Amino acid sequence: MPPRDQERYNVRETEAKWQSVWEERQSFAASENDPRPKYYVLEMFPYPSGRIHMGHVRNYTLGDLVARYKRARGFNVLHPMGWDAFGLPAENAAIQNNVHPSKWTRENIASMREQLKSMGLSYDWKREVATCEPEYYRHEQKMFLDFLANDLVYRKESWVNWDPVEHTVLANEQVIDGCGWRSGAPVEKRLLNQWFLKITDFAEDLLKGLEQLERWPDRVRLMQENWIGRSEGLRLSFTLADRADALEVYTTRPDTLHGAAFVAIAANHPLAAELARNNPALGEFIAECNRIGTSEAAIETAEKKGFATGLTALNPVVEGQRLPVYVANFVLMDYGTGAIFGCPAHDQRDLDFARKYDLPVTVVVAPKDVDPASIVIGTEAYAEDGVLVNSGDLNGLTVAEAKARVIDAMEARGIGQRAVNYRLRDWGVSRQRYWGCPIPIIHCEACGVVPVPEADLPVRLPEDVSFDKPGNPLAHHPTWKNVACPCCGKPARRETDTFDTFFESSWYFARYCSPQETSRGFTAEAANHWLPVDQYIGGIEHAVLHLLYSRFFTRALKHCGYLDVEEPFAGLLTQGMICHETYKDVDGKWLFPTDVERNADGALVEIANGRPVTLGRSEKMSKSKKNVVDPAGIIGTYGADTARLFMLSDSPPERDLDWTESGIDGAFRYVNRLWRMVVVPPVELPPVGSPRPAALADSVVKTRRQIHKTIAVVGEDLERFHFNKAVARLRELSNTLAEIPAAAEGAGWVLREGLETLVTLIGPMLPHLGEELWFELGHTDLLVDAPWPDADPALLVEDSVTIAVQVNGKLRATIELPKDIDAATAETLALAAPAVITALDGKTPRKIIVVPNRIVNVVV
RNA sequence: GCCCCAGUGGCGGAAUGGUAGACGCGGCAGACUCAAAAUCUGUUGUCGCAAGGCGUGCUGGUUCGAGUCCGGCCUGGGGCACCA
Repeated sequence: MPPRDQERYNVRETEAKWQSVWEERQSFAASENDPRPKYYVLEMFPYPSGRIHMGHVRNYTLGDLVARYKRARGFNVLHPMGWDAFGLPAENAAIQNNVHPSKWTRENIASMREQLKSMGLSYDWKREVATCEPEYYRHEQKMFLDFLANDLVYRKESWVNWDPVEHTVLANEQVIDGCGWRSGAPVEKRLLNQWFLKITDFAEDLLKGLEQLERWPDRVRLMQENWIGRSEGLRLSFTLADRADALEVYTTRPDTLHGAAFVAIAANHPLAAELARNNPALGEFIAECNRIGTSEAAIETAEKKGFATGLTALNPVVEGQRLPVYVANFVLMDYGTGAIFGCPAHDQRDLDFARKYDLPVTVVVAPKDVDPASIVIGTEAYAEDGVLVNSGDLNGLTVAEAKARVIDAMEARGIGQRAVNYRLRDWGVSRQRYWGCPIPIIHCEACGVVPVPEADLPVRLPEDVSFDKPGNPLAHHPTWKNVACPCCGKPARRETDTFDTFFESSWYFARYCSPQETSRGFTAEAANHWLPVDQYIGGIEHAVLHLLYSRFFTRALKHCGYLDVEEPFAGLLTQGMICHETYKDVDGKWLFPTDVERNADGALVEIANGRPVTLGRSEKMSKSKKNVVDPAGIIGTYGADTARLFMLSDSPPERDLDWTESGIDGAFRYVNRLWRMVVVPPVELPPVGSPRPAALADSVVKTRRQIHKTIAVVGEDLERFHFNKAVARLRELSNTLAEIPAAAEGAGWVLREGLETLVTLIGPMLPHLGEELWFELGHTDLLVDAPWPDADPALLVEDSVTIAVQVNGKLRATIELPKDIDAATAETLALAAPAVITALDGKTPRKIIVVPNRIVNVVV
């Protein structure tokens, strides 16, 4: 055996050793029957793509730090992990590599589980779930049937977003810039029969709930608020000339009714369809409107177009005024009533339309104290606030007053009513895919839509499917889809669509609460005990999608009696992305970081052939740009603790993090430095639990102050997720401990106190090293079971302070004074400082500001 | 177009309106070594030999004092977008 000071920290052995100790002792198993206060920490569960990436490492490092810290602080912590296992990549693998999605997924889960275990994360693995298992998805089939029974689900034929690459429907939330969120292909419109969840029933509640989510980032709350898109206005019936029926429009600007120039309806409006029956030209126009895609480019270039129906509507506030009724391509059927009135002077779209069709432009709102006659509308509408003009008895009112007046008047006349509208649409959950949860419905010629009886759940996915045809293998399956109707027994067919995979992730946090098999996926007692999740951690990309669906789903479950919680996540931390420099070869092709090196001249070249490499800016790690670093390699070389330290130390968690070679080297150096400091301490340590020596030198008392201050400050930093600052404080403490004056009285005892503190505080960040050093320090229990240290309040109080002395706001000197010295003395001593005398240059101070224990500012 | 966020050394980043740049990375110099790696010591915003001056995107203001607060602008990032 080499002497200790020549040994090196054996990362691999040490990390594996403590991982198996924790597992043997079931250190992280959680139980509801525990008197300590509960704390539920959750990281967004991964899609089992096959290997973990750096984003996972960051996410789970953050979660593990919080979980271990709260555990040390005396909480009963629930910290589970599982797999968001349904999804398209499994089907793509099936098509490309002829491997069954279930096999592919389960193998990926197995290898990713091993990778996660190598990180030493404090999960209660007994609660692990995989959403592709019937034991999981059977419960959401039941939930769906309960939603159906509770009127939270409906089926309708509707225009949907169709992804031509993935051959499936996308929810509105999954369409980004008119393209599929995964495939990137321009989305087409198709008319399909789809299942919808009534998320809009909860629009107001979901909006109100945001106010209570104080531990969510404002940014995310704002994004959800915008997505829900509440507006207040008026639903108003226009009488149609020469017809018995009326046309209902929605407006947020009832104040501008006197300036109305036209009425327009959507191409898919029932009235348009009716008129088109006798008007082929209108039919052609409607078809043209439906052809236009929803992509950003299509919308931007699309001109405002209308088709005059020949009908006219009567303006309810202007006697005898008839407004032409158009079918217009910019009116949306699924917002408001699918019909509008246009006031060109005060709405840009209406103005564009009016100019094109030569309709009158009447100003009815003018800036205060401006002569309305002087306002000329050119190509820009006046959408600002102001007072009403040219509007009869509304003249002189503010916009807000006029809105209220018109709404009241229309309500009194019985032709309108105050109305709230939301941009939010119902959640279409049908997907034409195989690898998802089957929708438990049977279609019968005679009985119609029949729910699968509960006794027949789960509806299992058939294993024998083929992927040789495009589209949904379930729809091509010869036998699975054919069943007897549960009502009449006649031949019927199964629903072959599966749920959107966001269905699974909308309730998994509740499933973790009851690992044992239950009839409903979890018991109300367990869910009510653990939920809401106290701290949820994941990527900002789910700000709307997953986080909004889960909030809705939890409310829907509550409505159906599953639990008593409304908000699933009380605290949310959205982590930033991991970025890396990008490299291109001479042909402009992307290169992996592992293919690039610096040559002797410091120039970037390809390792294989020495050709020059172009350095691009640092961007989010992505396979397409090849700027990825495999965590497995990093953990294998440096160990999990080093990877974790790097994730925590350089940037605040919500900000993007630049992965650098030197950063990981720096973390590795610190891990080894800590190890050496404990194994070969600069001063000999007394045994564990030695009493404090009667006398301590002043120099080490100062060290003790820093030790206890570090306890206090690191605790605060961790509570606020200022992890990078916590790391900095710990490094400062290790710097001080490394320089402890060896000869000082009590140095050994204070060094032990310092090292034990350091190891305890760093344990949640570097759990393996922490455990190893705890053992090296002579402890026989485990660090994971050690409590968080308490700072001695007496040592937090400084007896002297450094005071900055300014002359006219500029720093001239610092003086060391006893704490809480009186202002007059501080002033006198400040004025006596040589640098202050020089700066004053004989002038008499006009004013002296003394901020106790901080600053003296002399003004001349 | 609308809404939101952010601009601090060579770099990541610190700073309840009170000493700008903690901590780390990188750089430079040195020790140890035949040499290198590792490790350790010193140094490192900028101009200046120094005293000292200048410095938190730009610009104006509030204040004894502004990176921090207020107004206007510039740049970058994000969200929403024919939503009546």
